[in-house]
Amino acid sequence: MSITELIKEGTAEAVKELYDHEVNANEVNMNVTRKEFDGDYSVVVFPYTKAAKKKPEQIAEELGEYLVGKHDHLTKFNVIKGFLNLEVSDAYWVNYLNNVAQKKSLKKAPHGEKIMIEFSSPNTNKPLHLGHIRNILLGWSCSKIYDALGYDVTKVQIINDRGIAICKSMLAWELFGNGATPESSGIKGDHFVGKWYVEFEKAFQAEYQPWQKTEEGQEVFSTQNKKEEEEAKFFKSYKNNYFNNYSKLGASAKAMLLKWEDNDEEVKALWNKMNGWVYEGFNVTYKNLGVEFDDLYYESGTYLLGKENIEKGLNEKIFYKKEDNSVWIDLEDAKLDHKLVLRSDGTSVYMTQDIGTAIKRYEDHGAKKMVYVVADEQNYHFKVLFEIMKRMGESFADGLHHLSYGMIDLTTGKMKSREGTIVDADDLMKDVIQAAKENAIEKGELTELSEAEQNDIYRKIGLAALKFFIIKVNAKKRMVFNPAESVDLQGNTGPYIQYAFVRINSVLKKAGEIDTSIAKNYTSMGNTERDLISQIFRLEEVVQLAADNFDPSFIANYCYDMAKTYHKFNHDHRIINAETPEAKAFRIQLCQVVGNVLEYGMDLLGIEMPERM
RNA sequence: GGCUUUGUAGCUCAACUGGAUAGAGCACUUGACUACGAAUCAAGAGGUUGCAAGUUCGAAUCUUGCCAAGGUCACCA
Repeated sequence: MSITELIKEGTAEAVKELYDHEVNANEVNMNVTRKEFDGDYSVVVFPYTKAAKKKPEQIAEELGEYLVGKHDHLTKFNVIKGFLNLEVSDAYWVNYLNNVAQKKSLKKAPHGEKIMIEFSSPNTNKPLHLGHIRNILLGWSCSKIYDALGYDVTKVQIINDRGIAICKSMLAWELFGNGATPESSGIKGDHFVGKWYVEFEKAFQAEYQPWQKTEEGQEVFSTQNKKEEEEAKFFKSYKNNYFNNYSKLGASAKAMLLKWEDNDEEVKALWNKMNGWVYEGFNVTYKNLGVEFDDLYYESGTYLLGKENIEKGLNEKIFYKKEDNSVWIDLEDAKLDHKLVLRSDGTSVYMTQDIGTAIKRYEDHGAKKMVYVVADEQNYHFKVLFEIMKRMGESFADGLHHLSYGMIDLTTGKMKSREGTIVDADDLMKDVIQAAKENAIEKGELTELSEAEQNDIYRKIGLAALKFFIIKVNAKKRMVFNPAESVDLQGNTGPYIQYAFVRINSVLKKAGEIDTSIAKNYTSMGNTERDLISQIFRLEEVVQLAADNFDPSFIANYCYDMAKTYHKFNHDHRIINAETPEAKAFRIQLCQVVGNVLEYGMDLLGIEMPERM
């Protein structure tokens, strides 16, 4: 039994014994004692005042007597108001540390339960940006966390490879590209295709702006401007209408989409070629970010399955058809709305594809748990999707989860492609690594290493700064991205934690081979040393918490706290020249375990540790 | 407007899911390298937790009402 279980069960038992009152052990209100008080764990005794009919202080005294009297590992207690502060014996902690040190792995044994995690999920018409990075870090980290808990994890992305957007890129390339390729122009594939998407928008505006001044445009403005908006504002909101009903470019793009859906050979070939460029580009970005996937799904490959299943559901009266042939589902009794699932022309919408994809993925992998990492702007969409899957009677419907995260703002406001404020993923990574490099050169610690080794360290530091900056924030909250702070290497940052690890390495190396078996005999543990062990003890709980909440920020904050305590420990205590051989052995062992825990925790966040920096 | 999320130090974030005097980092002021790596440590200053009621031994956390910001209410994805 662990020490926390012992305290909880002991307290429950004591309350029963002393006051004849039943409490469930896991309902015992206990937490880590705050720094300013003596003790390791505190039991809150207020809840027992009714049963005991005594004052909180007296109850705490009585419970303290009982627990310390009965359990060897609880040595002392003190009472402040309604709080019973218990002190755990050095022997328990020393022994606990020793047990952890013997473990080969901090991971849990595999138990085979399957979970699938979808993240990244890009469109093929633009490169990845800062928003994707948050998405990818969350998805990747959750995958690592569930893997560490013994799950059989499958990482997937669904790629939005079809639709009008990619047709715009294709059309622009066809019209203005003169056969250029990423190779010929020296541009990374995804950026290359994104460039033609932007070119399309330019050409479209060049067509749209003059049209607004034509007779036709002015007539539209005067007859359809019901809200009496100003001209510029009206035409802004009229853009889609113009695209669909007047624009030559719009008509061409739509014609291309129709050809695509009709399996036109030429269009499909072009589509394959351009998407291929994009995937090459994405793969470079993923590799640089240090992530990979087990399986890929393409909307072009699942939307038909969605349609089929909707037809089936139509027969079962889960869906209904309107007079215009569009298909809907009525979710009003689930406090949702009526939702369209097939257009009147029979073509599919976003929801159609997601229905098909969910079914296909279950067929392929059989995971009853399925996590979608998607920004919170789609909360409603996923509520609806999950409700639909339930009504379709899918066996995996209850295991669906939307990991909804807040979008990233810049210090200057929102990211908007229209205003050119999108932070590109590749540029960003390059920048943080460069900043780390400049800093490291200034420090001059790495001069005798080869250039390749140096670059590898710069990469690890830069990416740690960036990744930690993003992942330390509670996933569901919106966050502000400050580029200057994201390359910070001091304070609450990734490199601060890396530095603790590097210091540990350095000490261990200098210490050489040490017999740590006498660590158990160490009897004069200081507060910082106790803090470190008690933090190591919390690891399991924190990982579980992060998994339950689908939120790696718990682990990020945990790693930071631990690194902080380590730095203090490293500053306050001599390790190699410790006062006694026992102290030395103990501290070396402590360093080993802290190092392992930090490396393990950071790995769960997708952050690598350098040996030195 | 309906539904929904978020308001904590100048800024970026915590607060172990209802517990003690609300904590870190950045920025600012000051001290510590001839020490196992100063990307560190120590100290100072900084708060009516948006506002107001309520629930209770106890509220940043739960309830309600305001205020402010975001998201969403497409035959877009």
